[in-house]
Amino acid sequence: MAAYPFAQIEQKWQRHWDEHETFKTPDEPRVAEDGTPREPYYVLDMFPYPSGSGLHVGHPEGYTATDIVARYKRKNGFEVLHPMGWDAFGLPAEQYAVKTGTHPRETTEENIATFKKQLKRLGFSYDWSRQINTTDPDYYKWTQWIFLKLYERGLAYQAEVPVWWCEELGTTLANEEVIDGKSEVGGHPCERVPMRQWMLKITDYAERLLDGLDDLDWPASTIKMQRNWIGKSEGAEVDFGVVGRPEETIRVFTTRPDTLFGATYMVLAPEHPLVSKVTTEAQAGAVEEYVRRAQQKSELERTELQDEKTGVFTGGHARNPVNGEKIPIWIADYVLATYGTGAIMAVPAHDERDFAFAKKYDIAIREVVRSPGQADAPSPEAPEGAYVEKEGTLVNSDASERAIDGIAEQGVKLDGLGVQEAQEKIVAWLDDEGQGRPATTYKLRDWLFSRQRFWGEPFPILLDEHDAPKPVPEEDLPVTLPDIDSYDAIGSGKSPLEGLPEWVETTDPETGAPMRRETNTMPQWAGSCWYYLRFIDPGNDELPVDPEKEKRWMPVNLYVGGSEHAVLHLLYARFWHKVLYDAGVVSTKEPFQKLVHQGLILGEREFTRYLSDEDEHAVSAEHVDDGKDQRTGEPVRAVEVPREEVEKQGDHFVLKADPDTRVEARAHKMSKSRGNVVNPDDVIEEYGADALRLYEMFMGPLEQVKPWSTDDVAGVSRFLGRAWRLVAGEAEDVSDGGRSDTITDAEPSSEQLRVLHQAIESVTDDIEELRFNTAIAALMEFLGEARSWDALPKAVAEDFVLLLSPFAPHLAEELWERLGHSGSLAYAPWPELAEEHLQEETVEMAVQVNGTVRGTINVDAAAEEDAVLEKARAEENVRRHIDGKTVQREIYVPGRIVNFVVGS
RNA sequence: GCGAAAGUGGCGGAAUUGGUAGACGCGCGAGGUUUAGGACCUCGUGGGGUGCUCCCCCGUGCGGGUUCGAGUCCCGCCUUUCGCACCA
Repeated sequence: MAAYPFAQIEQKWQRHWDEHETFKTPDEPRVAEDGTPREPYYVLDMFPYPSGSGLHVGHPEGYTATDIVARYKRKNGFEVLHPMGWDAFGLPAEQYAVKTGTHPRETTEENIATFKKQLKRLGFSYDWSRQINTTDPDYYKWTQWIFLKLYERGLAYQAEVPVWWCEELGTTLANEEVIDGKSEVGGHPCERVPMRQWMLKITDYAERLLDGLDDLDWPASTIKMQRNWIGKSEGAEVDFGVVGRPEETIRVFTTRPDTLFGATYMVLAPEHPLVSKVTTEAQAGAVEEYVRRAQQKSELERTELQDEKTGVFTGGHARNPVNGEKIPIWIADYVLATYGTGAIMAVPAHDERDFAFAKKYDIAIREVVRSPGQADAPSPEAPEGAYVEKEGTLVNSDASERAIDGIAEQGVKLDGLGVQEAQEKIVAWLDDEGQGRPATTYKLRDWLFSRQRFWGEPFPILLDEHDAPKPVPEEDLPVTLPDIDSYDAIGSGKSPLEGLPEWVETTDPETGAPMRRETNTMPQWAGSCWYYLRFIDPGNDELPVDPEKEKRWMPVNLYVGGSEHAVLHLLYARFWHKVLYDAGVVSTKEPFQKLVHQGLILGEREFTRYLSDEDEHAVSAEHVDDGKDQRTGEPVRAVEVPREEVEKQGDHFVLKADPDTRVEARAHKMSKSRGNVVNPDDVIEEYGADALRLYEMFMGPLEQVKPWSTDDVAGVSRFLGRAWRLVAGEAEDVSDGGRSDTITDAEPSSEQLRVLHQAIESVTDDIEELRFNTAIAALMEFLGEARSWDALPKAVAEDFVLLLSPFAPHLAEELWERLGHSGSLAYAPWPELAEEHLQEETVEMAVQVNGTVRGTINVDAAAEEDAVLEKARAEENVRRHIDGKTVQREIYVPGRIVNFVVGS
């Protein structure tokens, strides 16, 4: 028999909520019980991609957290907006289409139906009338509209960009979707080929995206990751002339302009446009070969060769603007074409990479910064390494004596200056001479915003025969995807849409001239960049969102989602939001005020022993790394061991049968291949949705990575069963409406009030801080006490049910009804804490002697210090420890502790 | 390599500003109840001690330090997890 009739209860109340539209959020806030309008509170989950495999237990973690907050806020008089939708464009549906011929729309609809059914079983208080779907033309009409805004503002442009092309997927991929030269999805090999692409100028917003981070209530680590991603770096640009080619200039970016005198060579990225111009005939062969090989390497392969820097001399030379020195120009792939200017001045004495390179190719190393305190030492003949600290004194940096031929009228001297002063002086000098200027660069690059896919938003763009773009007029939106039945076009190296001439070929609505539709589509990020706005006003066919409503609800008060979106989604959405702000569409500069990442839920803990592949001999776990015995390099095989066969020995687990063999004990990420995936449907079947919700919150802190344990679900299930019996008594069926006969109309005792109000205090504080695990512990403690009472005053039971309701809403509704209420408790006010009930008449205090607890005493809460100390001294065990010794000091912390410090 | 977070019983985890370490739950043990139970109820449960209504010692990754008192603060290590990867 189940602990309580959860299946009936959950079904009953889910139906009730649906029928009564309990969680439908009106556009105008309602008036609270006290007559004031409810204050808006917007609590949002990152909406899911409805994958074919359905919900996994990770989804309800964040969703339960937001649901608790939503339900709690409603009870506290807020008008809560708590919506859900589908981020439904995406590669898997398209790949499935290629394989089976099923239209992605069909797959997507089915998956959404599954997801929705699964989510509804969990009893989340979403306003389903606001459900949105990014693949719905009524939705993506506005995604296209926003793209037009970007285009109008000059933030969308076309470029020939070398992009990752994946033959297997028949599509291009963004840098971040390619790992190790292979696609993130599926692990197919990829290569870089140039293609016409749409780019968004997110770099124009770099500074504002950086500034905006200051006022957000976000995890520090996420803010830091965004800062690093934007990667602001301040320094200077310096122009170097090319010897023998007065018309050319090589511009470099450096954060260390003070070391300009130490530049003994230059390096261009292999892709740099000047490479061919500076290369001499003698070096042409070697240079071409190097460039060719660099192109084949992925960025990761380049970075893998960390300590083996390679390069080739071009034969050309540049002229250092500060002293006219002729320095060789090399190319090397450790210089990235995409960062700074794609060229560097190499200062081997003060940069580790340049140092390693100079050593390898025997290029001069000139020290120009001396570490503090070493100012007078001679320059070492053969320095050991680069001195990279940004403090010290400049040396060997004097060109004041001469005007530099064709470059400068007046030389400059940095000797004797500190790094900071030297930087200021040299930049000012370069600026005066027209040879350089202060500059700031960002790591952030423009956003590659087009994909060669079918299943994405079409661009509202027409192209003439020269590929010159013309926006589709606003009134003609949406540009819908064509109905197709063949995917043969995929894999041809073009977008699938390319193969549909009846869709592609169109005319200019103004002039009637023949035009082609843009056949690229938008990336999956597009729809998720603004969905939080659409929830506010999902049916609006005039605008993406009504300005009045937007003002009422924005910004999102609480946004919960995985930390895997710490950079990309959250940065892209912030970027669009700022553009929409500039366009007057939204009133806030930032979309998400408070952000929380839920931690990953791992599979059950597993014990693994290792056997040698060769002869099956046991290999102790500490020797195994990377699937090999690290002592011999022999491959090993992992074998799962049942819990009963292992025991703990010191810090690690060993086989009971062979205590010398250590066993690996850890939880792994849930994955199909590992077979450790827990399906929420199964858990609901066995324990109910309330138990699943409660367990996911009870596992530990929301933000933390936690291993799943099905045994532990039984614990929270028992708790719910006890709560059921406390109020419903021995009722076994939902239809009997029974109530425990221990519930009375009596006035609560002061003890009962104290226990209740302790729970009110803890649960309230903990929900406010999103500490749901300890909130549940407090509810359990209350229940433990309440069950020992002979009679339970109805008023106390009611407050307990209200406290329980955000966590286990179905059970709480049922108990609420049995306590004599009709209708939902969703808007019943949250129990109010009355401090006076918390006061205890006596308090227990620990008494220490020299910091070690020797006894406890019960004293009157209002007792004076003297009385407490006297009682403490009188405590038998304490007296034993202080007798015959001098008490040197008495520490008294009211209500907490007494400590006697005695001599020996 | 760089950066961030975290190391507490057999396990998940508690512990406001430094103030009785191990709340709450799982597991385990004992007992009760029941035709039976993977149900329910009660009690116990960090380790050790010739101690078992008492008391003592040890104990929050390791080594130091500050303090009457440290899981908590400081210094130095170790380990794990998660990010980032030649950013000039």
